[in-house]
Amino acid sequence: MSKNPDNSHDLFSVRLGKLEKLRSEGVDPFRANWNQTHTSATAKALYKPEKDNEIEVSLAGRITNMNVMGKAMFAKIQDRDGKIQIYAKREELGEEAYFKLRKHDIGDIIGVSGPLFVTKTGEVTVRALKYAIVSKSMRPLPEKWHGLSDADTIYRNRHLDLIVNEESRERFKKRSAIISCIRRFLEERDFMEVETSTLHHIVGGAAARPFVTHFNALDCDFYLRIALELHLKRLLVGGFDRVFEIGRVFRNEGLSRRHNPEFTMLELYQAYTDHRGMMELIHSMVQTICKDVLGTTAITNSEGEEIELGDQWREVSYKQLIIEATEDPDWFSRSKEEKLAATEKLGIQVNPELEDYEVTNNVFEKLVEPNLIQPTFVTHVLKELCPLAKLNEEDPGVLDVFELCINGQEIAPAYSEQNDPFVQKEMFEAQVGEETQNLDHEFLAAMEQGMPPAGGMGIGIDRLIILLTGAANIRDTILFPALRPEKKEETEDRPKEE
RNA sequence: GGAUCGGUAGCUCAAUCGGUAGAGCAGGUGCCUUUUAAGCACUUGGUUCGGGGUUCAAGUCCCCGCCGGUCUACCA
Repeated sequence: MSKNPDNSHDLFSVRLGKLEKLRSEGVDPFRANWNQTHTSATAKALYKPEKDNEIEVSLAGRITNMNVMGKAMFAKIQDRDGKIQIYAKREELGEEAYFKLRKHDIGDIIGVSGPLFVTKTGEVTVRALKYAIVSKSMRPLPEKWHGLSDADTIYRNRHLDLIVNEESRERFKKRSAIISCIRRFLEERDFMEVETSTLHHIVGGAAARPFVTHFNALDCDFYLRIALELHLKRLLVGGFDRVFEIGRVFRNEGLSRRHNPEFTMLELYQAYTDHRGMMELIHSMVQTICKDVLGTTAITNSEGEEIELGDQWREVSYKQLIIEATEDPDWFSRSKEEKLAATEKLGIQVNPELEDYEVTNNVFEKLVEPNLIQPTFVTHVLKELCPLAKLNEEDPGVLDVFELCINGQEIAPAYSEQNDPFVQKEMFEAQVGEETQNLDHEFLAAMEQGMPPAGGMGIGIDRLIILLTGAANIRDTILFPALRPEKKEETEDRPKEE
C-alpha cells in the first residue's frame, strides 16, 4: 500500500493490523449477523424513568463518536433511525471485552446489548453488558464536525455522505416517503400502476435527444425512452382507464443544476376527465404530501424564499403572463422581427433563427417562469408547444392544458389529451416535418381504435423533491447523479473525436 | 460546447509581496469510572490535481491537460 516501510501513518495499514489481531484472537471481524431487537429510535421511545436500568435492548450500528475515560467509556452508534449513546464500564462488561471495545475505530459496526438508563445530562443510553464487533471498517470516516462538503467527493462517495451528513440522509428518506405517498394517493383514486418498456425503437412523447443503444439479437438500434406518454395512452385504448407509471426517462442533453440526463418521471392518465380534472388532482396530491410527509404547507427554497402550497393556487393564461412580462398588450399581433427587437430591449438573448412561437416561448422561459415562485397554473398555452393535447374550442391557437410552475420551475404539465386520430396525425406530421420515419404509426393505429377522452399529467419527481426539500441542486435529490468517469492513469492517446 | 471560479494531510481549512508547507478533527503512545465536537501530554502523516515553463527560489506567476462548482448553451 505505502512505499514507506513504517506504516504507522497509513490509516488502512493500521486498521489491517487491528483486523489481523482480532482474527488471531479468534474473533470474526465480519460477522454473519447480529440480533437487533430495536433501533436507536424505538429503544429511546421505550425508556421510562420508573424502569431505569430495567428495559433490555440489543442494538447494532456504526460507531460515530468515542469518548474513552480510563475504565469507562461512552460511544455513539448510528443506525437507520439515527444515533444512540452507549456506555461501557470495565467492571460491568468484563476486562477482555472492554479493552476490545475501546480499541475500536470510528466507523466500525458493532452490536451492543444491555439495559436503558439515563445519564446525568438526561440522555437515554444503553449500558453495554454484551458487545461484539459486527463489521470492521477499513477506511476512515470524514471529519465528525464539518462532515463531508466537497461536492465531487459527495457525489462519487454517496455512502460517506449518507453516513456523515444528516441533512442528506433526511432528504433521501423524504424522497422515498414522498414517492410512497404519491403511490398511495393514486391507488386510493383507483389508479393502476404499470411498467412500460424502457427500450424504444421510435423516440416519442417529448422533444429531446435520446441515448442510443444496440440490440444485438435484433441487430438494430434502440433508444432509451425520453417519455412514458405514448405507451400509457395505448393502455387507455386498451381499457385501463386510470394508469400511472413512475420511472426513469433518459435525455441525452447537458447537465445543470436542474437537469440530470436520467431522471424520474411520474405520468398518469385518467379517462373521462380533462385538464381541469388534473388541476384538482395535482393540488390534492400536493396537499396530501404536505399533510402526510412534510407536516406543513410552508416551504423554504434554497434561496430562502417562502413558498405557500396550501392555498388556492393562482391560475393565469400564458398570453397574460407574456403580456405582463413584455409590458406589451399587442405582443401577439407583432411580427417576429418586432418581437426579436423587443427581446433585446428586455435584456434577453434569443436566437433569430427560431420560429415565431419559439421567440415568445423564450420570453416565457427566461422572464416569466423563473419568477413563478408561488404555485401557478399557466393555462391556454400556444398550440405549437405540444402536439398531443386538445385544442381549445374558443381559441384553436391555444391548448386545453396547464403547466404548473412552482419555485421558478415547471413541475407538472397536464393536458386534455388529444383523442382525434386525424388531428393527432396532422400535428405529428407538422412536428416531424420531413423526417417521417419518426412518425409513431403504432401509436396512431392505437388511437384510430378509439381512445377515451382523458386528462393526463407528467410530474418531474426530482424537481418536486427539490421543491419539497429545499434542495439547491437536482444532484442533491438523486442518489447517484451523472458524473464524468474518473480518469484511470495514462491511457494511450487516442485521436480526438469531435 | 462557451465563460468564470476552484482543486493544499483521510476530512474541514490556513499559508502575507514569489522566501523553512501549517492548524483542528481523524490516526499512534500514555493518563483519566457519567462524557456531549470530552479533556490533558507527546506524536505520525504532504507527488500542494498532473505535466511543462519563468526564477537563485513556485502551493503562489505563465502555458497545456484532468476533475469539479456556478452561470450559459442544448433542453416542449
